[in-house]
Amino acid sequence: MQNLFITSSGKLRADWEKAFASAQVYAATSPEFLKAANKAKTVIWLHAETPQHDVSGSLRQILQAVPQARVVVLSNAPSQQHAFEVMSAGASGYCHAYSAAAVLKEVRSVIMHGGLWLGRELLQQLINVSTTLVSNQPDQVADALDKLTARERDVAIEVAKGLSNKEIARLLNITERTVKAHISACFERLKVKDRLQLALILNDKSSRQIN
Amino acid sequence: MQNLFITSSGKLRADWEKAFASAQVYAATSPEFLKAANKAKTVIWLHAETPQHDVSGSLRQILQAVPQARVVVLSNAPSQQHAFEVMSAGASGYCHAYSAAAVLKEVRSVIMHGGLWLGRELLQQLINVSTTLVSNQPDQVADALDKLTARERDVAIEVAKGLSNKEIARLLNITERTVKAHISACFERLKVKDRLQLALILNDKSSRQIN
DNA sequence: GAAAATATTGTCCTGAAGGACAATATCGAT
DNA sequence: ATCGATATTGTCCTTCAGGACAATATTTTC
Repeated sequence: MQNLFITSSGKLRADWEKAFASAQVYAATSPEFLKAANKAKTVIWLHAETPQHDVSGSLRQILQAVPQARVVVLSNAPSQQHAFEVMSAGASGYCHAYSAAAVLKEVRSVIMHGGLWLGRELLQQLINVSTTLVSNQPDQVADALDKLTARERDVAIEVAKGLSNKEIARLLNITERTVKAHISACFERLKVKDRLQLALILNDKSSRQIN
Repeated sequence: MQNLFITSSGKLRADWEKAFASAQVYAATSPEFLKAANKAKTVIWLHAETPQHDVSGSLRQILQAVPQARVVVLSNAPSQQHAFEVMSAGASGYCHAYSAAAVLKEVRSVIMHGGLWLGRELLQQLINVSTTLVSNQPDQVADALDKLTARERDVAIEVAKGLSNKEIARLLNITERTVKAHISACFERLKVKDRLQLALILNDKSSRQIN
């Protein structure tokens, strides 16, 4: 097992050489680096020094040249978005660049066993957004729709798309008056006071805040 | 450090006793169990035997009695939804009930260091859904908001929450007429024709379809 | 400093939304 | 066969939303 590091930071180089006996530190993805990386059980630690630094690009380049390598991205300023970006680009892990050696060893252990690594905070955030988005939320929408009759549902769905009563009437081949009747029924059943709120609950909304 | 297991499965009991020297296996969350759990550095392995089994309930019960404990849920049939559910309920980890002892030890190591554990597949799925939902989508919303002036943004955000002009006026301490002016400006800038469509684009909509 | 963009408010008008009364037809359950 | 839920449509009325004209003050940009 070998650990290859990519950074231009002197401090990190020192930390890593202390933490990993087998550490080899490179300044960039040079041909020599790729040659060294082309072995089994290689973990590549890629330091994202600045937000401008195109880590995903380097990552893809590395994975193309050395597909079997596991790459962990180390960020000076970890963020959820950045984490998703690099994990989508094929990283096996994402953590803070100044993580303790013990943490890095744990990361290495996990990914050498085929796992993926995200820190606790990121994972927690991920779970928070996903629970509402994937599990709870569609249920809420489904629950709302279940409270409606078939026809009310037809109308409500068009309301949720932003159509006017007239447009819905045309679409469903009924009178505008009938559309109004169904919509009013939806208001009562779902305890909302206007079509905008109806549209919002049928489009989810509740969980994610705008600001 | 101690490991407490909860299951009624004889096979798992045997596996665990072999994997962890310190393993204590209980059949359910009895008072004796809670007493045993009330120590520092306790990892509780909670077996979700059947889908009907209310793991989240047991989990909450345990965490209420022993808040400092770390609980890992072991599922016979892991699913993304179930994982989210138990992690939201406060679990520190979620993995397959028949995971190899080496995996369980890794899980234990990770969570004893303050981490959370999800298996590779689940994490990968999580990242897949979240990349689109969290990274791409808010960009569209951010793009829309960036097209507006500061004040228009203030107003638009309230529109997106479903407030009426009158309510927004009160909230922002301006006239209803001024609210209308800003909203009309938003319509032009974002090329929408009414407040409902404005609300929809600011609440995402595009990705998730209703039907 | 002049010009452009932004923030605020005004009145008048039109059209859409939604509530308040309705009535009638259909269909499934008791 | 009757009752309740659903689907459809009608008129009248009030309120709200949004456009068409505005004007004025402040702030930003060139």
